Amino acid sequence: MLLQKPDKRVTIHDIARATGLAPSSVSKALNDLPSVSKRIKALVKAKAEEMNYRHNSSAANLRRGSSRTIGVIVPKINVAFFADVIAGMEEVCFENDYRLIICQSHEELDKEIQAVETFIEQNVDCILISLSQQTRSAEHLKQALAHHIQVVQFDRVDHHFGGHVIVNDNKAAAYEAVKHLADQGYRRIAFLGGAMHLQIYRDRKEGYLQAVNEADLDIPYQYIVDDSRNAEIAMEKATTLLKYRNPPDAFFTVTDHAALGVLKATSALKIKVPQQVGIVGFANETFTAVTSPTLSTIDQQSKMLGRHAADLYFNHILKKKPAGNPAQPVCEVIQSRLVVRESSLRNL
Amino acid sequence: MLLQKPDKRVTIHDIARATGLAPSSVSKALNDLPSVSKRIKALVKAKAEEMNYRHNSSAANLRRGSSRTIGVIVPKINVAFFADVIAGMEEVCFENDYRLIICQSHEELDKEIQAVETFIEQNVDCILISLSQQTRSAEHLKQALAHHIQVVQFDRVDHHFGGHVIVNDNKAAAYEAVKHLADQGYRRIAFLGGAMHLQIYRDRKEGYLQAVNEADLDIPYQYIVDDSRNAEIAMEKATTLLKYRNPPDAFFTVTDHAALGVLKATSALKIKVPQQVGIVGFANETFTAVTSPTLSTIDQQSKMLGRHAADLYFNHILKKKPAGNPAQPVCEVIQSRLVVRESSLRNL
DNA sequence: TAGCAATTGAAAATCGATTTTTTATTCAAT
DNA sequence: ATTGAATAAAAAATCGATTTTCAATTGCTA
Repeated sequence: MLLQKPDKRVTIHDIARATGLAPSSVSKALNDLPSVSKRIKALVKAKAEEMNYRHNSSAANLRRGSSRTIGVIVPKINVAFFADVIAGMEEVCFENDYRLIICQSHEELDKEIQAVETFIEQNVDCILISLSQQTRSAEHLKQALAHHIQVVQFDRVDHHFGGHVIVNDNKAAAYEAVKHLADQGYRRIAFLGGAMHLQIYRDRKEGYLQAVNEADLDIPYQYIVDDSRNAEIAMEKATTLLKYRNPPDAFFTVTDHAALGVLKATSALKIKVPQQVGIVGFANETFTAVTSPTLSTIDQQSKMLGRHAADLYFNHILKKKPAGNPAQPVCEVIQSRLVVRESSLRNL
Repeated sequence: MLLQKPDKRVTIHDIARATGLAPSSVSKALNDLPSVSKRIKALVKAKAEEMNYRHNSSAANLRRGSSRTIGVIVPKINVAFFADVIAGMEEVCFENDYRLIICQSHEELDKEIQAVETFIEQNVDCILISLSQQTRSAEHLKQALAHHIQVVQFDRVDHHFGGHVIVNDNKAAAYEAVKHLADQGYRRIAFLGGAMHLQIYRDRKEGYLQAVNEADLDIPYQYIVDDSRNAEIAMEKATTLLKYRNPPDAFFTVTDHAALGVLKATSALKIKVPQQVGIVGFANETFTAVTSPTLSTIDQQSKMLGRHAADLYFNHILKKKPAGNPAQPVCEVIQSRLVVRESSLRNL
């Protein structure tokens, strides 16, 4: 008869018993620590394989006080930008033998706080976060810091919070987009913006303003419309503007969804794009390549941004840790680039 | 001077000390177990709040042997179908006070196996998985079972594996799509399929065949093309077919990306959709609503599918567990529905 | 009021890996 | 040959919550 319980998880104690070693030696062997001989290491590893041993993260985390896990919180995963950012983070985590776990805030502050709590309980080593639409301040991230969890904000960030931050060059990108429209001969360029409590939208607006200033364009105040991030609202606002006695001949929108809304508006009004009206969006969503006409937009180099965010943890924060000094806050800027497609190309 | 170390995580021992209780009582109070009085529960909870206590999952998981966590593995998160499925799973997990952690296989078998290993180490209670493109058999999931982790496959499944399974009514949906095309008067309906080692694509093909049979259509063998899931290949294959001396007048494709490829092909050849050629795709991706013309497709009720998958764990598997009998395998089918848009509407 | 059950709380064992401390061994050098 | 350092493995302590076992108190009944 078997002495073992029918099937309990195999532990290092079982391996120790099977090899006649001490559990501590088994642990060290499996972790390739120097204080155990090559012979033993080989022996232990073979036995572990044979017994179908699996490392128990909970036990190790508890003892170590670190989970070798990074948690990422994004508003939504089915947005091209965030999915790509996460892909970049995954790569870097994998290279460093860390796990990445993902939570969605679904643009709600409550869920975002919930996610932070979960990550504290799970004892992640670092939280990478892009704030939800509802979130006005990153105050709740203090809880994470209080529990010794590092925090890196990306894209939608609260600069006032004072921690590490990675963002696109939103102002410069918007400037370039609008300058491109001006270069194509569009003169009456309207702006469809986002919620003004989010820095990224304020920055994009600034870029727009700088460009229209430099090009010395006359912009009626009606052309500048905040809070029209989604397709429906944008369509409505664009329709109103296009029916105006002095209608715009181009739109720069802070999201691709808004650009799509403008496209629908023009289509409904039988206005030709790009001949009569030019459009440039922001984010390089998948669908921008398949509309008719295809939409010009800003590519945020999202995967690279994700890589840099994770890298910030491994190569800046983690390196400084042993020294004890808390790694002074970094603010990194990722360059984005204009993708010119049909919707803004009047001069062929 | 302070006696406490500057800042270590607050534990139930600290609360015990602060309240003069035993750690065990604190634990029971926090978990609302019956063997502790209301008075003590209130006292403990207040103190925990005051001391900014956070539950330590690692410690609890270790002791409990369960992590109250479900792991989901999908090929890609930035696919509308999977993102929606995950949203459904999240809801159900949240309702049951469980966590959901997400891994991507990026359509590679290696990464899929890696994800399973991670979940075993993390000791998740259940794995919900949709197989990668590369995966030919679910054999590697045996490892999870061997470690007492429940497995539910969804969408891309290996029926041969024998466990719990949730799928769409792929055959019926394809049948309906093709019947719809026939009803619209299209007679020469071509089929752009997927990899034949995946059941879902075999099923969709069967539905197509059944429909063309019943409508008594003559289909040259060239009309049936497997392995053209993505836009580029589909565009190429469609172009070839459309230049054929006896070209098809409609396409049913097993993915929306392929449908997009067909649309590009027709557009390049100046063929009018839906007047000259009808198109129906599969999956109801976001972009299908914004192409010109908009694409007809199959909606898979993905969020509901996700809810059901998670529900299968909580209401079927978990319920049976105490009894010891291992919950006989379930195969659940989620009905999908045809979404008729412009690309297949010839009769207005 | 004695006797017994039902509550309520404390004590101690436990989960499995890591890490620090000890002990035992090897080997070189004086 | 003996001290000493260097190496290798064992022993023991530890992480923090849960759970089982045990003890004490309360309350109720006869």
